[in-house]
Amino acid sequence: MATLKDIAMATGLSMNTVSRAIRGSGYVSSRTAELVRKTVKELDYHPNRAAQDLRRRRSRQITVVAESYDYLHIEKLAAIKEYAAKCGYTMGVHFTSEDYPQSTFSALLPDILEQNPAGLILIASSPFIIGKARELRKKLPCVMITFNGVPDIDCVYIDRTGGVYDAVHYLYKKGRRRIAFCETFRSKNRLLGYQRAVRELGLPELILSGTMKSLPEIRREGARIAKELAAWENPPDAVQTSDYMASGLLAGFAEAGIRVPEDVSVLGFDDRELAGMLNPPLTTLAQPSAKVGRISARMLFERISGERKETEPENIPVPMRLVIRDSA
Amino acid sequence: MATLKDIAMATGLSMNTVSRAIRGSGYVSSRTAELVRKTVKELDYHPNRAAQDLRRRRSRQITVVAESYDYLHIEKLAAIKEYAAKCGYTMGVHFTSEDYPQSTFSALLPDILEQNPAGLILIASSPFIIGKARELRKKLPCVMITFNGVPDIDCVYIDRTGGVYDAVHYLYKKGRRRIAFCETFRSKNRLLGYQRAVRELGLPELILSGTMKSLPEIRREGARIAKELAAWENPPDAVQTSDYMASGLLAGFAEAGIRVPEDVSVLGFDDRELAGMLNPPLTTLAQPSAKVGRISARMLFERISGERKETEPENIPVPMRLVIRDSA
DNA sequence: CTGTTAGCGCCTTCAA
DNA sequence: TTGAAGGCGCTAACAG
Repeated sequence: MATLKDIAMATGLSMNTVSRAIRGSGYVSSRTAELVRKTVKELDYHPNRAAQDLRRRRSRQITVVAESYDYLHIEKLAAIKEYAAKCGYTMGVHFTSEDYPQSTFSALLPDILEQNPAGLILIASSPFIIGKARELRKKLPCVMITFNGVPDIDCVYIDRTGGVYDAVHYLYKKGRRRIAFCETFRSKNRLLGYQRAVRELGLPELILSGTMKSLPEIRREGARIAKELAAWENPPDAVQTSDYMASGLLAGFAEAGIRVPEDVSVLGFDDRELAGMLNPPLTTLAQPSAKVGRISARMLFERISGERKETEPENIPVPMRLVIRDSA
Repeated sequence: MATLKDIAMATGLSMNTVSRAIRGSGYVSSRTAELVRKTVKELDYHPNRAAQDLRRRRSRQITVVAESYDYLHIEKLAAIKEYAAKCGYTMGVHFTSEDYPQSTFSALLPDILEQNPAGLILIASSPFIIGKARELRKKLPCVMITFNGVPDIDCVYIDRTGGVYDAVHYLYKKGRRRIAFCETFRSKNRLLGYQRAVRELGLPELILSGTMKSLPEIRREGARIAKELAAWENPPDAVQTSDYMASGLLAGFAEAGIRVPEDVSVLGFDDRELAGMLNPPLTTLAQPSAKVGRISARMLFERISGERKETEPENIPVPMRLVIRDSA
């Protein structure tokens, strides 16, 4: 690989001048600049980042840690990476297991620190990782993407409560009066939104529960619940729940001969890939993944650039979007 | 951040001795080693990778470029990252657009080169990127994850042809004799497997086509095809196609009152998240994403370590796995 | 506008 | 088993 020195030799200039020319940091005659540009191309020169980072005493890489392998994370990653690239930074990625946050995250930590990244984005909600973030942010800029706001940490989170609140209102406007909520894994925030809405609207609170984690289990449970509902004397005319659970409900309702959305509306949560492919295509609350990624990156770079060096931690909720298809 | 020098000062040893102690590269008394270990902990020392890389003249980072934002890529990424970590390497990620491989990849290239990664894994099948890989591999170890083998490049690809060939045989064993194949976006390899199998088995060749790209379009087309099939005088008793298209078929068959799998089997391709959540849950050919990731990483590190420095490029097909659920 | 000097933090000689 | 010296490729500070 060609180095600055090679360019200097080839052009007869000093390394410093070449360096300035390449970085465009002023004080170079246009003739020199042109000469350097030409030689760089000829020798296929690329600056050595390790040397730059060593000298400048900061790395131009940010690190993202994603908890679990949730498919939706890839959209966040892509958005973060895009923002980082615009700022001249690269992105390193690490994965932790959702089931063992503590051990997997701890194992990663030395690696992350060695990289000496300019900043960290942590996609996680385990108390352990939040605790670690609290320590880490003293050493380097740190932003989290979480389930809820965390007062003393910069974080971005999806306004799940508000999303479900809005969804219930949507169902109400569509004439639904017996709106049920089916709990699933990690649905606490959503439940809050549901409860607030039905109380305000004076509707009955109908809560079903099913908090299993594996996909086949969720689907089976959903089908079971649907059939149970069908047997109620006064069944709900709408159900709000996760996309996964909704796929089970749809299957169960189909089997029980109950029509969706005519007899009962089903309104999902997440807008995973499957939502639009179910039968009928699912109306659902979409996670604004790309937006969350972009916002978290923006926050991080504000910290990195020192623009918001010593200000208080900020918590940014991102609203959800209702994607209307056929099920509600 | 503490540096080697700090540890040297604190212990009264020379930087060199400290360095050797930390790297465990022999020639240190156990007393010294212990002392260094203790001080490292006290000062929370972490080696500076930029300095190490600069000195050692190689980076310990590999770069992965993923074409498009296919959700299944995240499993490959995680597998690659895990393998890399085991080798003491970190992983950087870039994304290209499937629709504009040329411009997006070209834009990335300088960034990638500046990083001076130890190796490159390219998830892509566009001729442009394959061409670029051909040049790049002269400069640094380079492995591709592709749709087909490429003679002069190290690559790993999923044996789609063999997968579909096996699937047709599975359907045959289940007593199906009129097995249709529904073409979709990029299904050429699969078609080959289908044709080979039906010819060998002496079955009629029933090919339907639908090569749209957007999910809603695919689903609609699938539903349309299903209803069209229902009207055939002598309809197929099985269909092999992508998971996405299958979701449409399932919806269409349901509407037409045709039972799956009793009247017609549906056998998917990919085992995307949605497959198990459809109604009925889809029997499908699973992409061995994690395995593909692991194998590509292994190949890359064999090249990086020089273990297989000058040997011929290798092409590794990875077999698919039939996931049997309810639709076939 | 250009060149010289002095490191960034670490590792690889080589000598003790 | 330890230490001293030199330099990886680059850039900041300072002279010209």
